[in-house]
Amino acid sequence: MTMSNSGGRRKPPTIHDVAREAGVSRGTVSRVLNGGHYVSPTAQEAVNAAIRRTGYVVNRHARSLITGRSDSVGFLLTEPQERFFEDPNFNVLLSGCTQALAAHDIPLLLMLAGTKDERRRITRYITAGHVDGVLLVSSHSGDPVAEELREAGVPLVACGKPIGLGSKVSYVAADDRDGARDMVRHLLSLGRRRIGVVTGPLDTPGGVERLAGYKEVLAEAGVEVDERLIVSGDYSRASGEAGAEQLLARAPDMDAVFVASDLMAQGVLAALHRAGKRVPDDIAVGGFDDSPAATAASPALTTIRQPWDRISAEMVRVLLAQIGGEDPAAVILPTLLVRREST
Amino acid sequence: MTMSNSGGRRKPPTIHDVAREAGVSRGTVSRVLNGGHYVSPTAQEAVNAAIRRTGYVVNRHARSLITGRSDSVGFLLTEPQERFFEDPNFNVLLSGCTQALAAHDIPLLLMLAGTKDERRRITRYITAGHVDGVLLVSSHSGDPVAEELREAGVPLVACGKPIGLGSKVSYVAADDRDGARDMVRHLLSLGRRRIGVVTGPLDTPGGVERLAGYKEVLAEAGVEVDERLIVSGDYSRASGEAGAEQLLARAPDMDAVFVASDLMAQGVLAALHRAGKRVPDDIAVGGFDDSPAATAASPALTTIRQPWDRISAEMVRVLLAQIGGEDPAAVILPTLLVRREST
DNA sequence: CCGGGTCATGTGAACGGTCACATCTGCATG
DNA sequence: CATGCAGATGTGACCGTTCACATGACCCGG
Repeated sequence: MTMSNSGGRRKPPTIHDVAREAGVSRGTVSRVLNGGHYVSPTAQEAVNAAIRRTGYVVNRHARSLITGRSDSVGFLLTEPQERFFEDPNFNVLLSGCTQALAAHDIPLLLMLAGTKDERRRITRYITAGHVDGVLLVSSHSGDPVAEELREAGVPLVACGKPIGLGSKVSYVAADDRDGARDMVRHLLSLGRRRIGVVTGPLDTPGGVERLAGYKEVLAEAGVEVDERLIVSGDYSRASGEAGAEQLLARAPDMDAVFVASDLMAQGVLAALHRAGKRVPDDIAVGGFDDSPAATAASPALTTIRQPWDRISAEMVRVLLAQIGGEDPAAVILPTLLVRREST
Repeated sequence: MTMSNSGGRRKPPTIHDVAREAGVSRGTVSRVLNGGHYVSPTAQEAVNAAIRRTGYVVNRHARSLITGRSDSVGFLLTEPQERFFEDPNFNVLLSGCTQALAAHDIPLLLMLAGTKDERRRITRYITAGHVDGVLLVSSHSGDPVAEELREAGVPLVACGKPIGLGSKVSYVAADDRDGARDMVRHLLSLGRRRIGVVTGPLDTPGGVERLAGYKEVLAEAGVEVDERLIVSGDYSRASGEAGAEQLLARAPDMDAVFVASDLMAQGVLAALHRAGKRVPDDIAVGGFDDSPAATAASPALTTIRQPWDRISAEMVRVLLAQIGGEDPAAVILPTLLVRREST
C-alpha cells in the first residue's frame, strides 16, 4: 500500500517560515524581497538561501491587500468577436504585451468586451481596482468604456491614437502617415500612376492618417487625386474584397492599389484573382501592418511593417510608468517598407 | 480655477462601510455576499440597498487571503508563437473560455509558454497557487509543464486528449475519429475513390484518431488504403502546402483529400491552385475544425465542425468542478459535417 | 567622551475580508 | 414550564504581507 502525495496541494511556506529559517525577522525578509535596501550582505545572503531552501513564493494577495496595488494589468479588447477571430494582429499584440509584462512578473488579464453587458461587468471590475491599469485595443470608433475608465482615473494606454479622449490618455502608435507615404512612393517608383486606395475606417485617426499620406505623396508627385480611386473599408477581409470590386468597376485602368491593412489586402487579392487580374503584373498591391496575414497571402504582400514588438513593449512601459505616477504620454514609432511579391 | 476630481482614484468602500450603512454587522454583509443563507429578508434588503448606495465591490485580495483561493484561472498555451499567430482556433477557444469564466466572475490570466524560461516562470507562478486551475492548450507532443502541474496537484483540464498524462488529467475533446469518418464518407458519397489525407501530428491522440477514422471508413467501403495517399503534417498552413505537393507527386490520380485541419487545408488549396488543379472539380478538399480559416479560404471549406462554444464551456465547467473537489473527467463532444464549396 | 547621524534590524499595527463560535430570540415539543 | 433546536446576528481571531516606528549598533566630529 503506497501512499501517494501527488494530488494534495500542501500549504505553501510563508514569510514567517523564511524568516525563521534564515534566523531573521519578517521585516528583513520583506526588505530583501523588495529591493534589498538597508539590509546587510550577510542577512541578504541568509534570506536568499532560506528562500531557495523553502521554495518560498510571495503571496500576492496578502501583498496586494496592504499595498493597494494588484500587480496585474488588463488587456481590454473592445472589438466584435469576428474581428478578433480573423485578424492575427491581435495575437501579435497580445503575445507581445504578455511577454513584456512577464518580464516584470505582472500577469495579464484578458478582457473581451463584446456585448453591452460584458462592457459593464468589465468596467466595474476595472474601476473596482482589480487591475492597476489597462492596455486598450480598439481600432474602431468612439469607445464609452475607455471614456469611463479615463474618468475613473485608471491608468490607460491605447494601441493607436484613440478618438475623442483628449490628451489625457496615453497611446502608442506607428507613424501611419509616414508609412502610407512610403508605400505610395514605392508604388510610384514602380511606374504606377493609377493608384487606388482602400482606406481604413475614416472615423479613426489611423484610417485618416493613412489616407492623408496617400494623398500627400500623389500631390507631391503631381499625380491627380482621383476620388473614384478611393474607397473605404473597416480593416476586415470582407471589406477589402468589396473595396477591390468597387475600384475595378469604377476605374478599370487602375494599375496599383494601396490597402490600409494586410487583412483587407488579402480580400483585395482574392477579388483581383477572381477578376482575372494578375498581381503584381497587372496590378500591384501594397498592404499595411506586416501582420502574419502578409506572409500568409499569396502572393506574399509588400507591406508597411508596424514594429509590433516595440509597440507592445512601449505600451507596457508607458502603462507601468503611468501606474507609477508619471503623466500620460504619446509614443509614435517609425514604420518600415517590406518588399515582397505583390509589387 | 476649477478643481478636477477625475484622475484621482478615491479609496473604495469596504465591507465595514456597507455594514454601517445598512445598520448590521460585517458578518451579515458577508453572508449576504455569499449565498445569503441564514439572513433575514429584512437584513438582506438593507444590505443590498447599502451595497448599491455605496457602490461596494468586494476586495478580492482580502477574500483570497483568507479563503486560500484566488478565484482566477490560467489559460496556458504551450505552443510556439508562430502557431498562435497563424491559427485562429486559439482565438476562438480563448474567447469562449474567457466568456464562460466571466459568467462566474472569474478572470482569465493569459500564459504563453514559448521559451524554456517562460515555462519555468509560469510553472512557478501556477504552483505557487496564484491561480486555482489551468486551462491547457497544447496540440503537440509531450508537455513537461503539464506533467509538473499534474504532480503538484493543480486542477487541470486540457483541450484535446493529452498524451502521457495518464487518466489523472481532465480533458475535453471533439470526437476526432467520428468526425474523420463523416468526412471520408462524405467524400466517398461524391464518388471519389482516390482520397488522400494530410494527417495531424501523429504523436498526438487527435492526429492519430483522425487518421484512424479515415482508414476505417475506407476499409468498410472496400477501398484500398494506399500508403502513398497518406502524408503527415503538423497542423500548420505550411505543412498543408508541403503535404499537398507530396501527394500530387506520389499520386497524380488523387481526386479528393481529407486534411486534418482547416489551416493545413488552406495550404492544400494554395498548392492545388498552383498546380492548376480545380477545387472541387478536379479534387475535392475536406478540412477539419470549422475554424474561421474555413470560411476565409476560397473556395470556402467543407469541414468537420468542432463545437467550439461547447468545448470551451465544458472545459470551464470541468475545471471549476475539479477546483471544487470533484474528480477529473473526460468529455467527448460530437462533431458535425459542414458542407461548403470545396467538395 | 558625548551627541547626532546612518545603517541594520525587530515589532506591532494595519489591510479587508471570512470563518468559527457565542449569543439571543422565538417556537414547538414533551 | 423546562428543553431543545433552528434561525438570525454579532464578535474576535486569523490569513500573509508591508509599513511606520522604535531600537540598537556603530562611526565620526567637536
